[in-house]
Amino acid sequence: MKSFLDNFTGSNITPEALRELKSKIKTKRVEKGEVLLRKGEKSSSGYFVKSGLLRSYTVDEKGKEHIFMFAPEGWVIGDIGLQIAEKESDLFVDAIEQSEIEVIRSDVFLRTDLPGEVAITKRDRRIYVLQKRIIMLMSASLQDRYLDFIDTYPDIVQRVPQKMIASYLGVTPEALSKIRGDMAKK
Amino acid sequence: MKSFLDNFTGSNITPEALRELKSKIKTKRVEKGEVLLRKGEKSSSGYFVKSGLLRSYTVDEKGKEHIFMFAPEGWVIGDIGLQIAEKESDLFVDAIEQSEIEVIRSDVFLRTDLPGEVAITKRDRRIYVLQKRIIMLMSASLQDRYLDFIDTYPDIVQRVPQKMIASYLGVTPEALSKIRGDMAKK
DNA sequence: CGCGTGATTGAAACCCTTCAAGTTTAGTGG
DNA sequence: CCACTAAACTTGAAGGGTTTCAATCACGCG
Repeated sequence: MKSFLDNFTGSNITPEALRELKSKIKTKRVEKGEVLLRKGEKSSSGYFVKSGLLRSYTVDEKGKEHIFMFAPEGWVIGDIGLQIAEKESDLFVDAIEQSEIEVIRSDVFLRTDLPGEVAITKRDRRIYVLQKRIIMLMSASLQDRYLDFIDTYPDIVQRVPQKMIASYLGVTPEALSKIRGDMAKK
Repeated sequence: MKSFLDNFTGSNITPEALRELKSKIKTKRVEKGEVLLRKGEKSSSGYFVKSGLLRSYTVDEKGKEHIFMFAPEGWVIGDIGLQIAEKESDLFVDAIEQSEIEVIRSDVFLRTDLPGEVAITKRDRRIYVLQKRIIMLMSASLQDRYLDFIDTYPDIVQRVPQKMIASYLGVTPEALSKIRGDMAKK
């Protein structure tokens, strides 16, 4: 059965480094419905799926679930935000089927001993941004998405026409204009 | 003024490697409205923004633009699909403001000489998946998103309840059921 | 000053949600 | 292996948010 460490076979990793990584990975069996990670938690681990099927998802303020991703055999799942920013998790992770997984500590994902570390960190940041964007698109109202955009990219708001912000938020310029009108009244 | 290569200062990159990277990067000045990359093209370069503002976006079948991201000073923009899969670009890239950029060949992003190459490639693939998901969420109909899901993850379709697929697609179980009903009739 | 682009506003249409009821499927215990 | 129950799926009606289309307004630039 596959392991997360199979990713490194064929690469020029040293046997010692591989052994050290191995010591940081623990195999675990999880039952259907078992929750591995909860929103708000800080345990910064990822999960490699050896067999079975996991999912990650958010729960919005109305209690509705929005699935961010499925992870069948061979996939890695978790909340990237935990690894790059030590934030609290935005996501839940649980098992859709009985599964066998490897619990992978964040220092295995992010090895600061590698020359490619900068490139890796940059990509993790981008993944985090994209993850947040998808969650927002699926679970937040237009107004909340707009407020978040203003908060996240205040400089860009000043520099692009409003219709481009609408295009980024996934709505028509008219819809954004109306929301802004509503907001101004209060 | 900043350069893409600033990312490497402080890392343990060799001076020779740095010099080689430098030779592969070209600085360019682009005017407002100038298009750097078109949907369907294959030139696999990325763009580092030294000054100004770029954007990437799709155009759907109705001619409507959907902005995938903005890239102000210090950001990198492009279509990740070009680098990981040699696909045709899904995105356009153009300049919102007059900008100064660095054109970065894909072999600078993806340096196969690094021990971290595997980790980098895995992340690039994930970025590509997330990019595609965002584009789908913003520009495709529910029916098209569903068909794409079936096509991309045929194994998962068999293993999860339909309401979870709905949750992944960003709609209610009822909406997906109705679309399926419509599709079955034809 | 006039023109073009962007922003706003309104009305009608559309897609999806919400809520509710009914049907099918799957799992469990007798 | 059947009976029962819970969960999943379907279907319908009403409501809401967004789109579409059209008209008007505001503003910067030639």
